[in-house]
Amino acid sequence: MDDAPAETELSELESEAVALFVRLVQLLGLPKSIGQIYGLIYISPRPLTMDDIVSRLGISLGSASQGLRQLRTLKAIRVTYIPGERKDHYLPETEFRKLFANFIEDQLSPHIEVGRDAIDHMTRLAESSSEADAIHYRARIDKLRRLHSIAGRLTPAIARFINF
Amino acid sequence: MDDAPAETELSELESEAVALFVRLVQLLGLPKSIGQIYGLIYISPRPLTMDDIVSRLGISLGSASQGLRQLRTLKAIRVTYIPGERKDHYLPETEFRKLFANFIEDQLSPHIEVGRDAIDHMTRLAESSSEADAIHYRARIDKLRRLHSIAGRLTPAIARFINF
DNA sequence: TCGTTTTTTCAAGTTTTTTTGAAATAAGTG
DNA sequence: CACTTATTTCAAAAAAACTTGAAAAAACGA
Repeated sequence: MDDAPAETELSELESEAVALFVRLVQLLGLPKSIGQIYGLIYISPRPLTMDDIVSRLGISLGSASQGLRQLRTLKAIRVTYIPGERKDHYLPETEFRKLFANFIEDQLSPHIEVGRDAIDHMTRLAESSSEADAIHYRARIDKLRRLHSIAGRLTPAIARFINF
Repeated sequence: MDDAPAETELSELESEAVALFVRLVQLLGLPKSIGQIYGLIYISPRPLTMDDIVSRLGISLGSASQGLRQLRTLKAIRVTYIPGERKDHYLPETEFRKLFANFIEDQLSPHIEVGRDAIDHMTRLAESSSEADAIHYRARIDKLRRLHSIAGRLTPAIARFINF
């Protein structure tokens, strides 16, 4: 019945919101489309469907579907069911504290884990080397261990800091 | 006089150091070669030349030159002049506190700056909109402003935290 | 200054990441 | 259940990021 493609231009406010989140997610190493989608949902006064996102941002269905999934995984958005509507409607999580906690947990913590194993392995390698350089290696590896320890304590500290 | 290409394999310890820093710089959104180069210089008992880096890591001169430049810009390495040697020799900056302070200053602070302008612009746009949604927009933009303020205070706080 | 060695630059090539679009699947409705 | 609509999947295309190598420039030493 309605077959107009609803290609409404973004308002200036929406454009700014989208651009802001695009920059933010690129800083975090996530794809641009994630920032576009979240930005639009974030600023919107009401829940948006995947269709809204596709038509307003001019991105493909595939991008939208994958982007929405990743945002759900990060718990940056959630679905709300509107009675009598078939499509899923998406709402933003607006508590950035939670968003960053999830991001740290999902994207950072695993790497810190791997780092510990690497440093332990390096320690063993340096111990079994009885060369003249062994002292040097131990000192450098110790510095790494201290850095690692700080990283491990930093992420929870940041989460606390954000808790305004 | 010596024309052997000095293609010494990396020791296991060197490989681990390189791999560790590759992961770290990828987390920070920097190219892999930056991590390789810094990792090798970091673990080395003595200063290395660009040539050492090219031959030991098996990367191109171009990559090495560009990577070394970026590392100098970040103040992650510095040149040491060795009497009677023509080539530049590179030493690592091993104080991670300084490294992160430089990184934040160079790569993060500019973005935070831009964010403030964007939020101010959004505020003006929302104020001039006299629609029913204006209240909603103001609330969302205020949350952004709080996030931005936290980001601005967080980076110096991290620098202090690392100061062990 | 001249010849040699070292470093930088940058266009082209390669690799990696992201996006697309069409087909398949799933989900909601009558 | 059959039909329609919505969503997901994934191979291929496009875009972005990184690396290469050869030529140019700079630096050094005699």
